Amino acid sequence: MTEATRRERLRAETEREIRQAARALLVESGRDAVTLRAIARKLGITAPALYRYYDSHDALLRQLCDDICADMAAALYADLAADTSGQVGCQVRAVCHAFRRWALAHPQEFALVFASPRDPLGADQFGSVFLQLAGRLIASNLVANHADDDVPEVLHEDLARFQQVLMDAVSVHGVVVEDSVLNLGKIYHVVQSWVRLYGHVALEVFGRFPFAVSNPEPMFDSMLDQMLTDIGFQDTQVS
Amino acid sequence: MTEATRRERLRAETEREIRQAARALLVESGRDAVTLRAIARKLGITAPALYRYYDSHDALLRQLCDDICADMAAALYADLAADTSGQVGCQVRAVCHAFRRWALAHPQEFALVFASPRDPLGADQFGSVFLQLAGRLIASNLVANHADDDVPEVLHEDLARFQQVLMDAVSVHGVVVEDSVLNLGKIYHVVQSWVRLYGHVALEVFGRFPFAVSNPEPMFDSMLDQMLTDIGFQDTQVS
DNA sequence: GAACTCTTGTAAACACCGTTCACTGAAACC
DNA sequence: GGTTTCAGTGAACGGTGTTTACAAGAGTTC
Repeated sequence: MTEATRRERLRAETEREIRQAARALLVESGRDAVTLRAIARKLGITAPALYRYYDSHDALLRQLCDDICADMAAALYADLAADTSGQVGCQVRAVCHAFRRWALAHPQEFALVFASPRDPLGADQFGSVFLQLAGRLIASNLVANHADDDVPEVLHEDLARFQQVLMDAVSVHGVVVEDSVLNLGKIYHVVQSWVRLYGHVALEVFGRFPFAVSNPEPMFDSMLDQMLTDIGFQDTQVS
Repeated sequence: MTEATRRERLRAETEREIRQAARALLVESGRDAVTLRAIARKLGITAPALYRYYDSHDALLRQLCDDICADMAAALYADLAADTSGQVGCQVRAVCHAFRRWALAHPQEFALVFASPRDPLGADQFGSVFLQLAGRLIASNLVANHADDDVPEVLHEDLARFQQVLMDAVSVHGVVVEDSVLNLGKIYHVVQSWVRLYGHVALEVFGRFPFAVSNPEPMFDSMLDQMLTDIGFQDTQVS
């Protein structure tokens, strides 16, 4: 079964521990606490040894970002799977709620991944959940048709590229969609929904609403309702 | 005129230089480059001397945040003043565009102020521009009436508090508004607009749109149009 | 003007950081 | 068994925030 040599197994194990330690430090004490020496201390080794696994502190942080994205995606998928209604509308709600819940539970991770002026992170990393679900939602044809005329011409090229990404994401799961179903108007509204979802969650995580919100959840629900209405979603049908 | 002693003047001057140096470092090389020793080096003094002005590195960063907020507010006001149309709709557009422009031109500052899991920053700091303009917009009665029934009951208390903040912000400038004009439905929509504005700008600054946007400005304009329409604003009249 | 205090700066030190380099010892390979 | 590969060490360099003791000038008081 295990074709890996003893050395390879040890190396993999150590690398796993490094990631785990880095993650724990981030969660416990914030980004600035993710230090090579602190990580090494947790493993009972010395800092230079980490250079056998990562080229630099920065590379390790990038790996950390990827791990976070993967974990978040897993969490979202789990919450999506927990929804047994079979209704796409409920699924969208479930994933949006899961995203908010994850962000509030992991503010440091959220800040690192979603609010750092860094290199654009691999699209397939964090986006896959949203992409797939957004694609599925659109393909379900439960969303009201939005004419392509509504979206400015300048955006057509970008949106068309995103359209391709969406279709690929959906087709990976065996669903084939036609261009006409996944038209630019719909895609534009998906992007607008992402703006609102991200905006609300980020404002909440960073406490940047213009006033103290004592009970943010109903506000989020209310925003979600409005968002789904605006996107033209009819949540009476079953996918 | 100057009641300050010579020593007080010198101290104020040094403090000004400290802030200026810190700001320059942030802009040039990011948050991590804002170092006590680097600041001191710029002033030609030693790092411990800075402790005569700030209790810690963290306190200095907080001061930096305040400075940034003040500068941003000034920039927004300037762009607001540059709009001579006299139409509230144009003013709102001008301020939103100014916010986006400022954020894109100052990504490091934006990240520090708007996307750090820190203490909630003084509301009067950054919000004043938006508050005042939002209040002015609402008070102008150009916004369609939104029934209070639309907003969930749980939010009423928070929104009522924000209502008071808004009315105070407006009344500072001599404008008196009645509760009925500034009803909760309208206020709720103002908050929703902030969610979208912030969401779009932050996503753009951090490059977190789900696809590469080659020309983001028309997308922003499009979002702004939709936002103003949703808020029920009629942009034909003059305030 | 002398004596005194208050303020602003320095230099040295401490513990921590990322990173490099020469080196060790054990595992893996032939 | 000899050789190579490689994870890990220890020392070092220059950087960081922060504390401490100390110097020197400005302002005040007698």
